[in-house]
Amino acid sequence: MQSEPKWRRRADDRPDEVLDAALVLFSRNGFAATKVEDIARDAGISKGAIYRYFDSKEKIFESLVRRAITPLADQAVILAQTSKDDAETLLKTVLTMGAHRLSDPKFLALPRLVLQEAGRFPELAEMYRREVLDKGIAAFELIIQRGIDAGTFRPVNVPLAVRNVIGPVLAHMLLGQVFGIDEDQTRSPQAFVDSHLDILINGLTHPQGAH
Amino acid sequence: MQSEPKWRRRADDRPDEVLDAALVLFSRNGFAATKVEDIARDAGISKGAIYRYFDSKEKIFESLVRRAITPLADQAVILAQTSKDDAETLLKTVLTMGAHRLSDPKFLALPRLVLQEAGRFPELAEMYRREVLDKGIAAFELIIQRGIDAGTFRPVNVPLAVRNVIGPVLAHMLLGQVFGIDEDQTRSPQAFVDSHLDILINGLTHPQGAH
Amino acid sequence: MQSEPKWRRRADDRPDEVLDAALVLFSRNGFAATKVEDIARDAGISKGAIYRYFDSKEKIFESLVRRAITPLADQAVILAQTSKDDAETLLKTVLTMGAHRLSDPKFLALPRLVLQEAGRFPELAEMYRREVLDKGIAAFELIIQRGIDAGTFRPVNVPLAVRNVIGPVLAHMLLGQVFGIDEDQTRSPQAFVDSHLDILINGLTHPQGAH
Amino acid sequence: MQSEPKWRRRADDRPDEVLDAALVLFSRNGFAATKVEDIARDAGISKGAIYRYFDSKEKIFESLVRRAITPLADQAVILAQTSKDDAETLLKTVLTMGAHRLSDPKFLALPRLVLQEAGRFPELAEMYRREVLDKGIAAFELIIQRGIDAGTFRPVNVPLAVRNVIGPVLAHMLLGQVFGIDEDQTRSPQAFVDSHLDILINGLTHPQGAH
DNA sequence: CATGAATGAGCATTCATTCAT
DNA sequence: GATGAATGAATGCTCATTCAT
Repeated sequence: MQSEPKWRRRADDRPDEVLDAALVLFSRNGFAATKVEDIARDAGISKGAIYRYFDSKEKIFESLVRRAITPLADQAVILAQTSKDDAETLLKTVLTMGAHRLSDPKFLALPRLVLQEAGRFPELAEMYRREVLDKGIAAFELIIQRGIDAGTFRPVNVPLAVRNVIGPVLAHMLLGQVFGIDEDQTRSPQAFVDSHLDILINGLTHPQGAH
Repeated sequence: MQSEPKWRRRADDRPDEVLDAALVLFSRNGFAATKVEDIARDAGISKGAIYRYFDSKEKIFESLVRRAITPLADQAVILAQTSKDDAETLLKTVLTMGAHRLSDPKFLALPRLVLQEAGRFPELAEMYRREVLDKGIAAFELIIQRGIDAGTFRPVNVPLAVRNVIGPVLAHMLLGQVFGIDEDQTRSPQAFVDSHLDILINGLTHPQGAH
Repeated sequence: MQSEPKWRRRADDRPDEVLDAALVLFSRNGFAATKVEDIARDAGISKGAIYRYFDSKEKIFESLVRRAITPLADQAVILAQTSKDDAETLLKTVLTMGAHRLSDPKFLALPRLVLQEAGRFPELAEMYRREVLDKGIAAFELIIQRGIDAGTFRPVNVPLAVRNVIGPVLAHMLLGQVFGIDEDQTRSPQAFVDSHLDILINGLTHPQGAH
Repeated sequence: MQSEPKWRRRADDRPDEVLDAALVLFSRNGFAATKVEDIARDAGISKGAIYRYFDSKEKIFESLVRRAITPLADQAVILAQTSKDDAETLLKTVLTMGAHRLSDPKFLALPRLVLQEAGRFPELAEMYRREVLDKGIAAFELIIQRGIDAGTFRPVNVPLAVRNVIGPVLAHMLLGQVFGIDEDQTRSPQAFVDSHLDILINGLTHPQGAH
């Protein structure tokens, strides 16, 4: 009659499992309303074990943000690689990729969390802005500028135009994932991306010359 | 002979000062991290007095959301009233108004708060969606549809096009007020609204016929 | 059927009651092994109420030491007043007073506690040394020096002689109150003081000239 | 066929390194504030290994006291051996030896520790008193009694006179090692012992016959 | 009615002890 | 045997809520 061992040593993947559990709970309930014990339970370990890997609940949050930032350096690389394409194609590529990613709740969770807790963790919000938003915005500005330089795009105010590029994606995800509006659309974002790009590129109105 | 009071003052229509203080603190620190005592202090009354008007901290939050909903029903009315204008003008009017309002942090605070605490108060988020978002979205859909019917707008997918209308405003406010990006722009939103409308109406590219 | 009130407002004397309870528990069990909840129970209030009066357990300890220090400024005054007497009489007066005081476990408790926790609270030990020990030692040095100057005492090393004055008292109290040796003697210290003074003044041996 | 081990290694005579480390930490920080993990680190073994030698943290403390008691039985023996000397010489020998020992912080540590934790471990304090203090006191009483019998010492109250013998040593060590008063004196105790013996033997005052 | 002292359930964190490796 | 990851009871402290004043 073999009794189950009470626990198993798994030092290496523990921290990531803790962060995964924490991300879900933090973004569902907020930082303050999430109990360390719940994170532990969801991560499959005991309350005390959490503190082998993280000094405090705040450090868990911090690690969460740091973990999310690191791989995003890739974004810039991808952009650089695809830079041979014209601006319109680039925009399509990047937005499609972005929308698909964000349609995965796991990917959207962290930005939402940072947004939620920005007031309580200003340094982390600042770090996120610096490492993620600024870089992302710069990339979009580059694309738009390139389109203008190539004569494809009109000479719009580039920083403000960025809002027209990312804003609709943001709105789509927020409406879908937070408020459950047109939730089915959110899960397969192709139709949205197509619509967004069409309006963004061509505008709502008929071209003047088409009359 | 003491007669029973016929009605009790409803919490909702009592001390707006409490709700004002709560809104500031909740949206800065989150619901859980805000102490009733702090709300009381900021509202200029004692901790105990809070409980004369609100049964619990949660009820304060609830009242906050309810208070915000009522006046917003007006939006739809205003829109209906101004419906003599053509779609493009309407859009301009509404977006200008909306952007100016949202550039006041006090107006943005509640939507942000609802967003923050949506996970913890699903019924309130649901109510907010129903009473505010759905109505707002419906209004925008109406405008866009009217533009299409009038032949001014191309026959876009109306619900998805709404994202292109409100998304940039959302992005502009979020970047400015949460992350401090181009904060000065956020405070005088006219340039942004002009840029947004231009791109939204005309698209990023030169009209085909302009060649 | 009058039900007992759950609690009673007594803001003013609470802090002292907490300190009294804490002193007993700290000196019996040590600082670390004493639970705030136990202090609260012994003080007749709830755990949470402690924190209305003291910011932390450490602050309770600190207040305890401070409270003990303040009234000891009297010592110096008393000494100054009685300074008309000759050294031997002064010594008798002071030692009798001191021994009687220290024979009350309540008075001995704090010095014992400071001694116990000196390692963990070096600043407090330092403060106690500065405010209590240094002053006490200085007073005894003054008395001895006066005796020497008057020709009554032999020209001994004054700082070292202080050990002979206070050491026996210390030993007597420690043996009695901590280890329970000759406990009955400890409670009525007159016999000890007489013996101590006799040996201190006259020495163990017969005077040389008495042969 | 596994034979039962005839005996288990008794915790007491096992790893002195653990006890050495524990003594340092216990007497610096107190029993409760000392972590088993720290003892292990200072002893150069792992946390788990501690429990091979000691059943619990309390047992470590107990072993510490027991270890200190055994060799001290010698004291009495040494005294018996040197008993040919007269009382004054004996006193000088013993006090010099004692003061030199106690001036080593390692020797003073255990008595201080027992003093500190007497409240929490009454049986151990009692044991220490019985095995160490009572024997030491008895030895001093014997010496004093011998001096009286020989006519060298005056017929003082012997048990109380013991306080005059050991108290100054106690005070000297406490002031020096706990409160850092005249710390340099503490490290080379000869001057103190000379002073102490002089005052103890001859008293503070001039002999009557010297007039 | 208003106040704020008092309550006590609740939560983050620690650490003696156990036990898989 | 030795190690140190894992456990979970214990404890300091907080704060929503109550209620004597």
